[in-house]
Amino acid sequence: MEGRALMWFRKGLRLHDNPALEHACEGAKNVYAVFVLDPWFLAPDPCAPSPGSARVGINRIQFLLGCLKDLDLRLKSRGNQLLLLHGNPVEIIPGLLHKWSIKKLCFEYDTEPYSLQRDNFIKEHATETGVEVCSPVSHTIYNPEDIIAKNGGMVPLTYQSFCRVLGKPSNPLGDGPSHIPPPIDYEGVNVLSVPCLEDLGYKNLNEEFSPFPGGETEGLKRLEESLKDKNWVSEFEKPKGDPTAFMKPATTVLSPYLKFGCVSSRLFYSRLKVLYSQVKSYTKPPVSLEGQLLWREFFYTVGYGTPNFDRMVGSPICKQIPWKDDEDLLAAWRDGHTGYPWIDAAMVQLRKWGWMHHLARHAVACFLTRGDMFVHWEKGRDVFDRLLIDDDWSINNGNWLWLSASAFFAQYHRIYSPITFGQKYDPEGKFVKYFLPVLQDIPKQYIYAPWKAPDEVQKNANCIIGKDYPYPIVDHVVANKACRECMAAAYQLNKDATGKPTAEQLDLLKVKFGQSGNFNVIRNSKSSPSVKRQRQSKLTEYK
DNA sequence: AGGTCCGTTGCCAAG
DNA sequence: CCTTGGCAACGGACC
Repeated sequence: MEGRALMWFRKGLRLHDNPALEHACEGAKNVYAVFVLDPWFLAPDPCAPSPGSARVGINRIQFLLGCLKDLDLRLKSRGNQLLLLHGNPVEIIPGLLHKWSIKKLCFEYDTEPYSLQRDNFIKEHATETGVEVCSPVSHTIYNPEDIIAKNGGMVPLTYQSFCRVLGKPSNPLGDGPSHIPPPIDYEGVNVLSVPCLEDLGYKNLNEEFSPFPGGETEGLKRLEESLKDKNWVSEFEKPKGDPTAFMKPATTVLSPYLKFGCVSSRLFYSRLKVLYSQVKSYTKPPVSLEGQLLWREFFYTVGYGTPNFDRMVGSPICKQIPWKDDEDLLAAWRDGHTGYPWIDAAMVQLRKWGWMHHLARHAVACFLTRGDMFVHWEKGRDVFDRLLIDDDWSINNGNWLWLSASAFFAQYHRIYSPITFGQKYDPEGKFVKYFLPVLQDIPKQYIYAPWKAPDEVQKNANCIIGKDYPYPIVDHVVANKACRECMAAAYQLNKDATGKPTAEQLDLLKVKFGQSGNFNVIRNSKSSPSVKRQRQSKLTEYK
């Protein structure tokens, strides 16, 4: 019974550059490679606003299953296989340690609060029962704790101050162990093979699926393809990318592979450095591809070192702002029924593909929060958190804090136009028409503001605004002015207050701005009851 | 203290 | 097609 190791996979779904796996193989007679399918994440929720579980959309579940299938195949190529179990890891893992007489438990270190709590519990249990625990940092290039220590114990809150304290990056390991000794038996434990969506209880799936399949093999292929074009890599400047490019996205789309650890960020980083050394000139952080990887590190570091990072109340870095609590506005945004085609098309892409270009995320996040709707960033964060295949807790929260001008970024008067922003990249409206086929025959001069099309044009296009596609839910000019006034008042309150503004003070602002009616001009004047019903109907009906 | 510079990705009109 | 300047105007870093 000597020398049994349990390799617990969570993120880090790869064999290459996987220090936890290397440790598991060191001196082990048998390596049990385990992934726990947690119903808390994966159980179908028929009440959810789109297919998936309560917490995870169908695309990310599908992506995860792809990762697991590939991991299993790759483990098999090294003489092992992936063992799947259903349940809560906090209950499952300690049971396995006991039943399989495990001597060493290995898993990748995870900085997210939910994971830390879970892992600390399991770590304590393991140590108490004499199991050696090994959890190396390999999801990020740097260990957030080291960065904070190097910064004098303070969390760096600007990208530049963050970059100044960065030392040498850690180097990736190789392709992984060539042979991973398999278990002899499972001691009566019922281990499963990788399920499909139907096995998890998902039925009648007819929505479009993400074009990005999960897995280490796919991820490494994508990495190689991205690095092949040295000019493209060395000239990459994120803000110059085209958010409406969808047949061939303007970025690498390696984010979901980094999220699940199919591709090691350290491998990506070191490959980038090699490429940079082979070219005459190349772009630099923050806009370069290297810069994108460092943004990821930045948000992981701030997310790790900031209490209540994912909340407004109780966060030391988050501006206290009297966001509105309007479920109708939120639902219209979430379901792509705002009446602004650029916003709605991006939200449909999110729902159908689980992915949007970074700038499209900016546009819709700005629209929901400080730009037009003044809905709480935490609500938008939750929608992204559920639907994005690349959703990372730290990065998602960090970007919502940024876009809502709650932290990191304060120039709230810089607003993305829901009409002209998309138009400037895609004047023909190809992106909009692809994701909102109902607008297919609307002439391009009206495609970003179809309510302005004359009745005759709407009729010819078989798209009557208010019937086939909604009126804009807010008047951008009016709503945006109200948002900026409210932001100014809230900022003043945050500045004046010795600490944070009180809930009472924020409520006063809410009364002053929230009930003025400014947000609802068009909705109240032009929406007939039938339009309201139309909005509540399913997204797929807008075809 | 107070001024100035700058910050991954605003919009619009003018040239 | 591009760049440039006006617009309005926050706050951290640095002098």
